[in-house]
Amino acid sequence: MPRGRLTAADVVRAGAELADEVGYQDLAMGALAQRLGVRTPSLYKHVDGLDDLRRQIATLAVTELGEAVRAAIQGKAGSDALAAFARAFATYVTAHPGRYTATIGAEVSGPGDELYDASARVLESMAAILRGYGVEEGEMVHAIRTLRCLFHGFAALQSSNGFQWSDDAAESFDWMIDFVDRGLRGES
Amino acid sequence: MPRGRLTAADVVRAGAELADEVGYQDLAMGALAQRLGVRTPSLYKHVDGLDDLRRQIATLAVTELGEAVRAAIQGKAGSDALAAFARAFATYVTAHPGRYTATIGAEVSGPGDELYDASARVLESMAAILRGYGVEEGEMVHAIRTLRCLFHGFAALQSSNGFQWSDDAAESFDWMIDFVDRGLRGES
DNA sequence: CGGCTATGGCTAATCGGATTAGCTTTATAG
DNA sequence: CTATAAAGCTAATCCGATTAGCCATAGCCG
Repeated sequence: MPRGRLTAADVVRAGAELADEVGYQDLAMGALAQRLGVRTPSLYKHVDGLDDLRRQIATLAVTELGEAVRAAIQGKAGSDALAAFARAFATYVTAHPGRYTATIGAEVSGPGDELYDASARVLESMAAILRGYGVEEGEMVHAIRTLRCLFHGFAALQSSNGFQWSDDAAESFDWMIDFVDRGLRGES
Repeated sequence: MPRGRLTAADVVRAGAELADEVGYQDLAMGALAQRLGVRTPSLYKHVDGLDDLRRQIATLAVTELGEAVRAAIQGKAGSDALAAFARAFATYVTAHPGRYTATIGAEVSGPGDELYDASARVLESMAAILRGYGVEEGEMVHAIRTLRCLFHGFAALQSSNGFQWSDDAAESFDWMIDFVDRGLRGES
C-alpha cells in the first residue's frame, strides 16, 4: 500500500539507541527525527507522541532484558542460576542505561498491556530461580518482590550515579548476590 | 534590606507539597507560582529554574528522610532497629511520593554537595544498624549498598506502581525485612 | 498499462511552559 | 528621610511538542 520507509519498530529502536547515547533526559523528538533523516512531525505517523515513545522504549527494554536473563539462566539452577541472572541483568543495564531508565518510571497497568506482559516474563525467570532454591509457593510472591526491589534498586542507583559505585562496584554487587544466595539456601 | 515575602525555602517546600499532590511529573513552575500567589517569573528570584528546584526538593526529601529514620532507630539495635528503619522509610515514601520521586533520578556529585551530605546521613543510619548486627568494617560498604538497593528499589517500584503491590504490600515488605534480618544474623 | 487510494512525509502554524529582560515598588539600613 | 537592593510584575523570547492540512508515491485493481 504505502511507500515503506520507516516503521514504528524502527522509530522505537532508534529512540532506544538515542536514549542510550545521550541519556534518557535528552531523548527528544527533534533529535530522533534528525537521526532518522526525517522531519519531526513525521514521527507522529509512527508513534503517538513522546510519552508513547518512552513507554514503547520501556517495553522494548523489559522485553530484551527478559530474553537476556532467560537465556542466561538456561539449564542452570541454584546459585549458578542466580549469579547468571544477576550478571545478565547488570550487563544489560550497563550496556543500555537509557533504555533501562525508561522503565524506571513507566507505569504498569495490567494484563494485556505489553509492558506488563514483558515484566511478567522477567518475573517468571525470577520465579524459576527461586523454585530451584525450594522456595515455597506461599512465599514466592514475597521472594520475587524482594529480588525485584534489589535489582531494580541497583539499576536505578547505578543509572543516577547513586553510589560513588567506584571500582568496587562489581565487588559489592557480588556480595549482594552472595548475601541473597545464602539467605535463600537458609530458607528451605 | 528587601521586602520579606517569599524565601527560597518557602518555594522549595511549596514545590515539594505540590509534587506530592499532583505527582512529580506535573511539577511545573506555573502551578507552583499560582499556589504561592505569585507570577511565574518571580520564582526565579528564589530558585535557579526548574532543574534547580527539582534538585532542592530531592535534597529536602533526603534530609527529611534522614531525620525520620534517625529518630526511628534511636535507642534500638538489631532486628528492632532494622524494622524501625524500614517502617520509617516506607512511611515517608508513602506520605511523600512526589518528594521521593525527585530523589530517584537526582545526580549526586560529591562531598560538599548538600544532597550528597544528606544521603550520607541516611547511609550513616544504615551503618549504625549494620554495626549493631556485628557486620565487619570490611563488609560494611557492601552491606550498606545492598540495603540501599533494596530500599531504593522498593520506593521506586512503589512510586511507579511497579508491583500490583495490592493488599499484601505490607506483608511482602515485612517478609523482605525479615529476610534481611535473618541474613544479617547469619553473618556475624 | 493507467488511475485510485491509503500512507508516509513535508511545511507551516499553534501551543504551552520555561526562561530572560527590564521596569516598578517597597522595606529597611543608615 | 532617603538611597538601595531585593522581590514582584509585565512583556517578550525561546524551544520543543504537537496539530493541521497539503503533496507525493507505492501498490493494487481494472
